[in-house]
Amino acid sequence: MLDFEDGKRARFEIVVETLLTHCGGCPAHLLAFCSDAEAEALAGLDRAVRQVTLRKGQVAVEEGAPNAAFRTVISGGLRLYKALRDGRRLITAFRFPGEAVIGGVNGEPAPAAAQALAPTVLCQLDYQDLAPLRTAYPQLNGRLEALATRRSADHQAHMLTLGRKSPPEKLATFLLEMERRMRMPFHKEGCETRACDSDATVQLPMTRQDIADYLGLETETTSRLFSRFKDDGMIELPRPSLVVLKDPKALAALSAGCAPATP
Amino acid sequence: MLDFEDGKRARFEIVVETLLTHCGGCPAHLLAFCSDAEAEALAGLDRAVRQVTLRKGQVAVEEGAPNAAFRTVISGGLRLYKALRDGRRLITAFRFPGEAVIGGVNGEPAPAAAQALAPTVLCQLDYQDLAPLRTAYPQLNGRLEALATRRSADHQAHMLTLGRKSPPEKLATFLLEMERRMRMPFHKEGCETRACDSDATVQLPMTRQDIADYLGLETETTSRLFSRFKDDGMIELPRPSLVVLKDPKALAALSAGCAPATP
DNA sequence: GGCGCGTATTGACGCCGATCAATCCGGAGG
DNA sequence: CCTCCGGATTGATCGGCGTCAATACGCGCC
Repeated sequence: MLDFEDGKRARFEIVVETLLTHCGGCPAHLLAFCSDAEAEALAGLDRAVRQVTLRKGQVAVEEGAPNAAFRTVISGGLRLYKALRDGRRLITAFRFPGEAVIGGVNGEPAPAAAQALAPTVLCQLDYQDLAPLRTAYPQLNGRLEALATRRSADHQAHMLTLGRKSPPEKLATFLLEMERRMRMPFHKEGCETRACDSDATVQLPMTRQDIADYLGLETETTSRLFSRFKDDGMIELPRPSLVVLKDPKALAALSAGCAPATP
Repeated sequence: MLDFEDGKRARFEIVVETLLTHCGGCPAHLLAFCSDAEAEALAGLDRAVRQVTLRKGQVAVEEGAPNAAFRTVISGGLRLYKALRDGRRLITAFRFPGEAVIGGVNGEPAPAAAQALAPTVLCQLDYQDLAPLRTAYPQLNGRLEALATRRSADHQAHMLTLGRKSPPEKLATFLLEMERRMRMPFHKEGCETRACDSDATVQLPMTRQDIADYLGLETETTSRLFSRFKDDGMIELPRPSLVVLKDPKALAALSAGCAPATP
């Protein structure tokens, strides 16, 4: 089995997920870190996997559709969302390069739609094609189970945010989450802003509307919160899509729910 | 593999989960539905599994604790919850007989605490003891992955409720969810109220505070909504813990977000 | 039967975020 | 350079839910 010296979960997750996206020419390949036996299994994956290119706004998976494929983001990004009859939308998660989109095993309907935030490339592998590899390389099973279990844990964390955090706490949680995820290896490339890392700089590839739909807020509220955080000196906003975290401590305190939410 | 004629997800879920709780004398055994090979695997489980009895309010798993066991509710019920530093609580899910509590594979911390709603019996199986069975009976892997994936889907559905539904819509969603789950085979026993099933009757084994913490509301709001639903003729409340769904259609319309929320 | 405690319900009030509406900004295209 | 347009920001207003408070209920226990 693989052995990771540090317990860093983010690192672990991306390694696990990219192991499943090993296909020639994919940037994901760069991070592949596997034993010989795993390399064999992955060679098998190579033959079944196919790349899909999406335009900005294009929907790769529709909510409720029979979704037989395991997908991994190679470049770009996805919003996963569910909608109500009247159009209200909740983004259940964002997916960035190296992260996988699961759901729809055993022919079940996709729990959420997947739409490209920007021009995006996916690696796509039908569960059907994955089945023989499972028996040949049983390690895959554990990986997939661990991935699904981690998703479940992540969703529970976000449920806490949605159900019990105040709007400022929600935004603080979101910013810290984005900072953590954007520190991933994949996102370094082409992101020149992270050179001198005294302050954490986060590039947001989604709109205010997306952030609002992710946090259970309205666009205006989200925008006002950005402004308030800026006035309070917790962040800087060179551009709407570029956030500099000036006071991560304060954000963390807010996120954890132990600050009185400075009015 | 197993073959289910109807696509009914609830039925499928309970079969999958109870397959993993097959231990002599468990009510779960009644539903066990397995091939010979699976029976063998389950015989292996019998030797590793142990029963745990919880008093009302007792905590079986603490949030963030290293959680090495796979657990299934035999009788009673659980609330799974996460808390903020200042005591705010969100119940991420309830678990009733036949349902499994996952999380904490690979020694990861438990994503949520698990507490008994009432006197409860669990079947508990260390992931460590499960590992050899995985290799011996690879079908287990698929089951566990499907279970985790289903959890992820359920959580996403609840995220939509938490983030984008109005309080009345939340309660309607909750009542329908409980009605659906309480129709499960396990819950029939000892539930005499379901005899003449013209109206769906739901026994709620949790407090108003629990329901509020599940839906991201306050106790008072929840109570007021019960009263309003009663006044509107959508439900009857013989006792606070007993709900008769008089107008499931209206509740379903509310839940789906296509009703103007009768004021 | 009556007491006591935990839970549920109902009432009154104020605040904060949703809503409606009006700019503002920046990049693309002519 | 100007226009155009989608996204972002800011402002004004309103109503629903959170909050505090009081009361009712129901069950166990004595």
